[in-house]
Amino acid sequence: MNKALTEEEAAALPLSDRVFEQLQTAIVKGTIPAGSKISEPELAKSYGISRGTLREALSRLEERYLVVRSPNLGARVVTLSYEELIDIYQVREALGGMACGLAAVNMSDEEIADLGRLLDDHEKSIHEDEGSSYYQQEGEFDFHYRILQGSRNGKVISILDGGLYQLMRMYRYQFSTSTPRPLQALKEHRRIVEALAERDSELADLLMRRHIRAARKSIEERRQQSLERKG
Amino acid sequence: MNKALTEEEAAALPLSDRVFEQLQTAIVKGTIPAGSKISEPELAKSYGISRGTLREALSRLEERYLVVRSPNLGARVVTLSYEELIDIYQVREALGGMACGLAAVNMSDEEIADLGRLLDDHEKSIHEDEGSSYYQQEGEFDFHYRILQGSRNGKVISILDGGLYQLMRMYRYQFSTSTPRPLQALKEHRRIVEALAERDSELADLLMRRHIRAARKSIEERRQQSLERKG
DNA sequence: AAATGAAAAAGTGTCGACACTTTTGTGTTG
DNA sequence: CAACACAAAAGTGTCGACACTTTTTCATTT
Repeated sequence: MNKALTEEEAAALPLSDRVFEQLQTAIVKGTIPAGSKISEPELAKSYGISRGTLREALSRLEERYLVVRSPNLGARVVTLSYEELIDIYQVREALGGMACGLAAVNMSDEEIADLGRLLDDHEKSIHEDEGSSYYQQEGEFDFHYRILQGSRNGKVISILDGGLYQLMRMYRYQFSTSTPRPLQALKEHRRIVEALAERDSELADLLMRRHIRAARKSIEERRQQSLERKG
Repeated sequence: MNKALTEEEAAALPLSDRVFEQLQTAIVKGTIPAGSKISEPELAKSYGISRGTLREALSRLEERYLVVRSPNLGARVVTLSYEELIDIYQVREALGGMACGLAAVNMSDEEIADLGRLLDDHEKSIHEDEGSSYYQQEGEFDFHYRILQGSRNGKVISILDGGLYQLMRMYRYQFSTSTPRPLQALKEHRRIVEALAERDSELADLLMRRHIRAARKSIEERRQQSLERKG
């Protein structure tokens, strides 16, 4: 979740930056569907800007892995295949573990206590939903986002928060996936926070990696089941 | 090292793509020095293109972490601080280990044997240099590049090859760093290749992470020494 | 000499037009 | 009816001009 800008800050941004954010959101939420061809004249008209400005935004989206451009053929919103999603989970596992290990060293006591309180809130909302799902989108990212910031490593923050999280959100919107094992996931989160509080960097790393791998396995199993249902 | 294009392929690319590559190279090699202000009119003139085209390239370079842009103030080439370099090495350690673990599964026998031959070549070149340095720039990346490709994970390839490697090369050009422990590094490489050949994913992951961490420690030590020399 | 304010110059962001490429539609032929 | 060729339409890449913002220069005041 990128840092939310105030309305003032947003208004001071160049048009191309604003359109970049709007496009990113529209792509992630599927308003501009995955795989669709982007028509510059049409899109520029609907945003009320010139094509040159739009192209700047598209250039940046290309580097964020959200669009693919081919010379003379224009831009297309990426389709995130299952294989690519697995690739991303593998990256996320490696970086998430590392970030968590660093957070065990770098997060303040107050930040870690706050994280525990966040999990209390999450537990409440699970019970209100009668245990059928864990988080709202932002909720889940909130836990991971907090730890990511706690790593104090600007580069891993840029990579995850600047690109990969958007791709994963896009997949979520596309396939309406939510966490299927809420109480187990919450328990794993709590153990991660314990490791952070104990400043056990290696254990925090391991637990986070295991947690993300479990999410990946769950996706793999669900895909296997749906293949069998079709075969 | 990005895949080299043939001259035909390069000529078929849009101007903005070509300028993007040229700019990236100029920034990495320090032709456009780190920290310097980019003058769009001047640069566009020297490349013989319009400012609009240049801005598209700059938009992409912004997302590659090579320039920083501020509204109404223009773009500036990043300065890579020591702290940021350490951040990058931490990311590289996590991703490099993971890529190597995947390569142990996914690389063909032929690819792995080829990698061993590559190390033979590297050993020869060390002896020709009388043990004073390990590789040419591309040489070092060649080993890591090979393993990265062998991971078959498109996302980690994009992240490392598309961005972080350029930043690290930039730092190398800036500070003329080369590997200070060539024979030890070569030995570590050989052990990594052994783990690949044995298809031992976990060991390959561990050895690669250790190898990259050793490089980071070496940098940290050298910085410590130079601080003491100054203090 | 230093500080201040205004004007000029330079730079940034955006626009719409033009040249080139690709796609679509139409007419002709087999 | 299908295949092919050509023209028209639409889209892509790039350009230079204009509006706005920042920096530099110059003149005036303290």
